[in-house]
Amino acid sequence: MTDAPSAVTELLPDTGSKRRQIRPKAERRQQLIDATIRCIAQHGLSAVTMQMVTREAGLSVGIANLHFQSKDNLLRETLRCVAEEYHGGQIDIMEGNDIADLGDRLDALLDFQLGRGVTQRQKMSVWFAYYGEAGARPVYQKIVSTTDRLAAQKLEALFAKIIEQGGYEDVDARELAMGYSALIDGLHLALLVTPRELSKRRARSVARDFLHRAFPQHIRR
Amino acid sequence: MTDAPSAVTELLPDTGSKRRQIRPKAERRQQLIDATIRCIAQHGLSAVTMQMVTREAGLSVGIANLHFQSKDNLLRETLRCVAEEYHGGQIDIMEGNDIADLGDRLDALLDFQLGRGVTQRQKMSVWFAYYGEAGARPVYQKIVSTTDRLAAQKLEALFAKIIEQGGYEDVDARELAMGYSALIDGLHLALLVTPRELSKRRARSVARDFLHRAFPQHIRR
DNA sequence: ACCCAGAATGAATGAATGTTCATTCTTAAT
DNA sequence: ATTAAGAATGAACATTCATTCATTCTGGGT
Repeated sequence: MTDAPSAVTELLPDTGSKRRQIRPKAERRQQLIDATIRCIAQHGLSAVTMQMVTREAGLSVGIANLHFQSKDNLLRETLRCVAEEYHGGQIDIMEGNDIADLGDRLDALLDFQLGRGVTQRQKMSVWFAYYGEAGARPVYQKIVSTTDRLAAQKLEALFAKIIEQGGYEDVDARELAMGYSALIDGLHLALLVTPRELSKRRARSVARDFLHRAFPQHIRR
Repeated sequence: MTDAPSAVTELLPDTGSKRRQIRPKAERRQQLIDATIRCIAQHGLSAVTMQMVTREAGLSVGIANLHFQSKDNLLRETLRCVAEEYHGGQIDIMEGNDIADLGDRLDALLDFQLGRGVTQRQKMSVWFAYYGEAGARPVYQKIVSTTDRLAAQKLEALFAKIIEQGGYEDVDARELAMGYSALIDGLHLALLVTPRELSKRRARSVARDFLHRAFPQHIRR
């Protein structure tokens, strides 16, 4: 088909391009992780096979074990990737000082947590697929809880500052942070399982309501 | 019924009792479902095998297909069982009129949702194992959302009554009910994945706080 | 133009799993 | 005591899957 050994051969995954491509290790790893995410979202974690993933990535079966040693390892790294993306995004917003006003920063956080990037079915599917197995797999628990703890601390700190600034009484930063985190997780779950009952718009409204009750001066209805 | 010469043979699952027992169909089904729940909690949904389940139940491999036709069907029925237990328990509390005071009834609901029965690791593991697959399996979505919707309606109705009784302003029953449900789900998730960070006691406290903010006259701190 | 380190391939392998069914055993009715 | 209905068993089967590795191919260095 393509006569020259030129660059553009992989725009579409499997359009009969039989030419073998050699790419740096990091790129192949990411390519496989992305394919894994799509497969989990589409077929469920328990139905994912190596053949499925490598076909989705447009590569041969052997390559997954070349870069990840085992299926277990590929799944672990995929979880780590998604977890870091989610928690990293939150932390960037919370500790980044580019937003001075605390209320605005909280708003930005909410937009991220319930915005386009995170609430894609793909991402949420992966997220909860792993939660589902976490009870039986300490490795998953560890990956999630490690990143989770840091984000929780940042959130608590942000809440504490807001409480101080607003002079709010009878509000415990830690407990409120736990509640808010749980609320966001629960909303993600509802968006995934019963999307008919809960639109993204309404999910945002529910979360804002929670924050408004706690910090009426910072978050307006 | 219990007059047989060999009475006690199944107190312990597999203590060398080789005597074959014939039991009614319903009992065997429940026995297999219970074993499935334990297996999912211990090994994760994706690692559950028929051999594992039947061994856990102290029965032979063939029997699962005799009563459930297929593994798929057994897993479906197991989900249905757990879902009905959870939602049924909630609905009993919400529509039962044995608790007159609305605040007390809400309290009872919270106790059930975060109490011993529901927050067993076993039950929560099963719950989220299925959520994890729900994105890819419409059957699971349907089972959960069917029972879920009814409970959501009852909760909304209860909230509406409380709002009316307390004369609370600026509170939307439906939105609040969604928020509360999501909060409870999120707390279950946290109890499952990061039990070190969140005790059951504190989880209850977080949920009470949410209700207290919304209905200060009905739920005291 | 040539070479070769190592990236990529995919047929082959062996282990694991869901399902079947011929056979064995239990029980209730006769 | 006898029998028949059907509950229970588990070895056998066919399939699927993760992993391996001998082989092929690529692209940068010379």
